[in-house]
Order: sequence, then structure tokens, then C-alpha cells
Amino acid sequence: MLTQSTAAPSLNINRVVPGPLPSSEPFCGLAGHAGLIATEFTYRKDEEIYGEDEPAEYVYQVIRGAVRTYKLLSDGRRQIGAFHLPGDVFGLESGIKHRLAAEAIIDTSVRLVKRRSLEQAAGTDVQVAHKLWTMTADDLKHAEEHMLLLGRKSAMERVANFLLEMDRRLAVAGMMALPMCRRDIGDYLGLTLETVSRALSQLNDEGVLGFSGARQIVLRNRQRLRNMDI
Amino acid sequence: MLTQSTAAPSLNINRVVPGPLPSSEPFCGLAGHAGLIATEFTYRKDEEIYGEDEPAEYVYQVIRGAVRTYKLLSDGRRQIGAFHLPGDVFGLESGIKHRLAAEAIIDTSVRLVKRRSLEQAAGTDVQVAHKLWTMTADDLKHAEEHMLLLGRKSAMERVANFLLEMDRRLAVAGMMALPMCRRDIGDYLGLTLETVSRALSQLNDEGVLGFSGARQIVLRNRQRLRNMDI
DNA sequence: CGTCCATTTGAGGTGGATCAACCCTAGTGG
DNA sequence: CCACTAGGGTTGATCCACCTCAAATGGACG
Repeated sequence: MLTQSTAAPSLNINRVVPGPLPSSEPFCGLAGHAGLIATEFTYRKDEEIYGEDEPAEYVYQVIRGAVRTYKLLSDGRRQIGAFHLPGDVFGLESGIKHRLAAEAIIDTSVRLVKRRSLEQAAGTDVQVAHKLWTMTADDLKHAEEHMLLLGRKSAMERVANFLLEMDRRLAVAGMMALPMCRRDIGDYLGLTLETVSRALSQLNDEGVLGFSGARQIVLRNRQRLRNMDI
Repeated sequence: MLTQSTAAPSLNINRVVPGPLPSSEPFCGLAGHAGLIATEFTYRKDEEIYGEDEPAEYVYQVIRGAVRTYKLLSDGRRQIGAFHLPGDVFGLESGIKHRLAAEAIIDTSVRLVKRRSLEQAAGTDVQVAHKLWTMTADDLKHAEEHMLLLGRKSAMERVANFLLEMDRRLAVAGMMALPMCRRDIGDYLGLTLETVSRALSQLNDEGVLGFSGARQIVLRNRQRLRNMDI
């Protein structure tokens, strides 16, 4: 129900587009490095990129589209840990396995490099090693803030927080086009999709935001949202 | 109410006991390194070790006692991110500030090293750099599992999870002596202290655990707890 | 022995979940 | 170009797991 992947991505060899790393914004400042070959890859909407506990062979960067990483309980309950948008790196592990699964939310292109080559580079270049550390530390910072949200914030505070986060990350010209559905938002915020929908409707009624389509949102009063977010 | 620290720890110079790092289990394999000086320090119950957003000048390792790291909302709601027990490292940041506050839960001794000296060591030694990364990655793994707990698990599942975690980390001879109060447990699990108490009472009634004092717990049926934890 | 907290237990309230229609819109095919 | 359909989104009604408020109990310590 939650995952509708149709084929193991590793089998879609025909979609692999190898190439050198571009010198502009190259995997967050990791490229120009001996032995770092980036490959491009495309996933369709809802396609699995990797599964939980799968060997972590690659590190990914979103080029176009959006990705959700999540954990599942045996009865289907899902917690989305993060949404990854163009420019974001995901799938970076210091251990041997991925600890969350990853799926494309919409049609998505990623750049990927072999984790092994990244670790080799880190073994000879302390700058690469430092970059790996700070990327993981940034993920930890996000997780720590999200624990506070999940453990202690009300539904409205969570939704306000989500809107401000997405506004910051993907608004163009004051408008954001959300790639994810209400269920994804709920599974990110520890709520049901109905509760998310009700909170958004209330914010619309209060004039804090405006819709032009369920996933096209414009924030009209960011300060009110910041006050809600505490 | 939540913090009853009586003095800034940096002022308690009289309690500083400088010394070289012992060669056995030395700061999780980081010592024996040029320029890494470890200092010992003691905090009383409920004393603040560092505050949220305070400059991250030191990295700490618990020698004896227990530490909670947490975030606060402006109205006093608290989310404890982790409990740190003897051997655990905490306060390691790649950025300039601590993103959670830290307090001693009971009288606690820590070993501390200057974060700057650790980063210098990492700048010349890739093994140190790698160790910093894996320590942060371990914290991230814990945070990811805790997000699933906070976002999607029931009260009983959370308490079962907590008991198994503490059993693993601090049980001696099948018995655990919890250093923290019910409020701390609640703020760790995103519950109230009453809900924690009721769950523990129910587990006691069902024979899954036994008390010998409110904080002295023996698990009698770990498998039942594992099933509850999903 | 009395005081002070921490903990337990009880009673009742509520925020968000659940269950159930209904609606809207994009995509499809005639 | 429009009718039909399916999936996502909204809204309403009801329920219940956990919270809140309150009081009793227990244990540690002077």
C-alpha cells in the first residue's frame, strides 16, 4: 500500500547516465576529487530507491524531484524522517546499511557516487572527512529538532513548522508547490492526513495562507506561523 | 522547576582535576593523541553542564552518573533527546553551538577534552576524523529510531522500548537501577509522568517486570516486552 | 518522627484518531 | 470536446488514548 515500486532500481541499467561531476556545486563540495565518479539516475513516482537495512552502496544527491526517507513498523505505521529536495544529499551512512528506506515522491533524478570511493577519499583527505562529518551532523540537527516536534508540539504547531520549513526550502516567488500528499505530511509530522487537512483548512480560513490547488500554497502571514511554531 | 542548577559549572574551578588520558578505553579510542588533554569534572544532581545554544567548547564523556540532554519550548515543554550513561560521549558538535542543553541527572563525573584540540587532531589524523563521524552517525541512528517512537508508537510500546534500552545499557545481574525520575522518562518518551507510571504499574501487574523500589526494576519477560515494542 | 518529594492511583476532560461520506480535479477514453 | 473515473483532499460525527487535575501513598532523610 505504501510502497508501489515496480522494479529494483539496480536493474534499471538502461537509465544509468554516467558522467564526470560538474564543477558547479559538486556534491556539496566533495568533487574535483580523484576517483569520485558521479552517475545520474532517474526514479518514477513512488519508486523505491533503497530499502531499510539494505547495504549502503551509494550516496545520493537530488537533482530534480523529491525523496522521502522513512521507517516502517510491522503493521504499516510509517515515520518519515525527512524530505529531500533538489541539492540535498541523502543515503549517507557511516555504517554498512541504510537505516531508513528511500522512495521518490515524484519523478526524480539523482546523482550518485559510490560510498566506498567517498570513504577512500576521506581516508586521504581530511577536508572530505570533515565534510562527511558535517553532513551527518546537519542531519542530526534536523532529527533533534524533529524529536521536539514529534514529542511535544500540538498538531497546529507541527503544521506551522512544516509550512515554514517548506517555504524556506522550496518557495519561489512567495509560492510553494508541495511535491508530497497529505498522507506523507502526516507521516512526517506524526499526525493523520485528516488532521493535517483540518489544520491547513483552518489556516486558510484565518487568512494565514492561500491555496491555488491543494498543493500550491502561498503564505500570507509568516509571522503568525512563527508564533504558532513557538 | 525543571532546572535547579545552583552555580555555573565553569566557575567551579576548585573541582577541576586535570590529568592525562588513561590508556584503557580512552575517550572511545581517541586518546594517546598529541595534544589531547583530558580533564575531570564533577556535577551535582540537577546541575547544568551546558545550556542550549551555548558555545560548544568541550566534548564530554560520562565517567560516573547520568546526564540528560534536552530541548525546551518557551512555555516549559521539554523533550529529552538522550540519556548518557558511563562511557557515553555527549556534547560533540560539528557546529559552533550546543543544540541541546545538558544536565546531570544524579551526581556525575565527566571527562572532558577541548573540542578545538579534538578538531585539530582530526585535521591531521584521518582516524580521529573518522571516529568523530561515526560517533555523530551513532547519535543520528538513535535519533532516527526515537523519531519513529515519538511519531508512531503507543504509550505502552514507548515504555517497553525504554525498558529494553535501559536494560541493555545499565542492567547488572538482571536488575537495573534507573537514575532518572518518571518526569524525565516521560519527557524522553513524549508522555506525561502519570502515563509512564500507569504503564509500569500495568507491566508489574502482568508480571512482565518486578519492582524493588520505584527505580529498581527487574525484567521478568523480555520477550513480551520485545513483542510490545514491535 | 515528621517533612518533603517522588510515585501511584483515581476521575474526568479533550485533542487528535477513526470511520464515513462527499467533493474536486486531473487524466482517460469515447 | 465532454462524460467518466480514480485518487487525493475535505469535512462531519463519534470515539478513545492519553492528558489534566486531584488526592493518597510511600520512601528517604534530617
